[in-house]
Amino acid sequence: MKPFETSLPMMLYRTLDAVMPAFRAIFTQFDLTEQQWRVLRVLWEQDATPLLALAEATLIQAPSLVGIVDRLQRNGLVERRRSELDRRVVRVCLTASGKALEAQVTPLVDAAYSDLEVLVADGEWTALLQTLAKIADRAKSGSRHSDTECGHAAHALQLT
Amino acid sequence: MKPFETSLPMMLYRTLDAVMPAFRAIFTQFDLTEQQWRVLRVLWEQDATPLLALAEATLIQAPSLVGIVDRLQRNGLVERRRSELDRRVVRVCLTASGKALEAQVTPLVDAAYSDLEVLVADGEWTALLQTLAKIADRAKSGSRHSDTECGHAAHALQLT
DNA sequence: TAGTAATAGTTAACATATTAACTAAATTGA
DNA sequence: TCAATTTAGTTAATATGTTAACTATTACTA
Repeated sequence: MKPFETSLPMMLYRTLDAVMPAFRAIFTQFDLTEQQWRVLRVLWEQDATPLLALAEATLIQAPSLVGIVDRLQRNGLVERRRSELDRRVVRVCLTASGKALEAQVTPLVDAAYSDLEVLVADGEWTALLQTLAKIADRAKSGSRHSDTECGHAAHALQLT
Repeated sequence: MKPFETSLPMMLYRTLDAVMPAFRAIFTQFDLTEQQWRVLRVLWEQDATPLLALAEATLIQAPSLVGIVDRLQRNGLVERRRSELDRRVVRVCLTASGKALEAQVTPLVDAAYSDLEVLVADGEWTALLQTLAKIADRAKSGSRHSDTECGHAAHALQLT
């Protein structure tokens, strides 16, 4: 039986538990949840993203995303636009207030993130992100059906 | 504006997304959820744990834990016992079937975890866990009220 | 070109997360 | 010793996670 408290999943959860409250405190000021912010964060970079693409970019599964977009829409931050070319596609688009929010939230979030980066040395920080990327990539391809295109570096990850 | 897809929180979520499905597939075989397993995992090591202590050990907040224990109880895996010494305390105790489950689930989970450990070299694995512990510790003490006992190494973490 | 399979989005059912408020039992201190 | 606090657990309200099923389109193929 392995340790558990120091197992990888528990350490990932523990780190998130320690790190996220600072960000959530910011989101709350703007009446946003963490997931709502993640959606906006992607739209600010790429507006009018189709819902499934948004799900992939935010790491939020489609069924959850539907409700999140519903509430963002209800609060007047985004709107849905059915694509003309492919009528199955729903593009999620920022409203004026959705766009305006970026300038308000981003500075605070960036500052909180800077506070985070200071906690460990640059090299250790980089190593951490690379190891996480490596594990995520390899674990996912390991659990993938064998009929999928194999050969790991699918995303051209530069892992040293 | 920081990268986002490679921000620490997103990388943590991405890693969990990649790693957990293999474990959930095991839990499903025994009609357990991930959180229910976490509770059992702790009880197998320390039976009759008070609910709040269980919350801390599983990283599941008390209000969520109440429902999880409810369902474990409903399925006959645990039972609640009110403490005689302090009648506020509710101890969560394994039933016979709750105890019996350990021998069934543990080997499969351990095997899945071994598959995980193989993904990166030993040294990188250790460094990862240490960095996560360091960030979790420092981020938490950073967000703590200043009236709390300061001075970091509260848990005697051997970092490096 | 009809028939079938694949895709985008949604709904449904259940379990969990998050915050605030609330109850009962212990602890504290004037 | 009793009122004020604190602590353990729970409830309530809302938002999200997870899996399966379902609708509307589009693409594919015999």
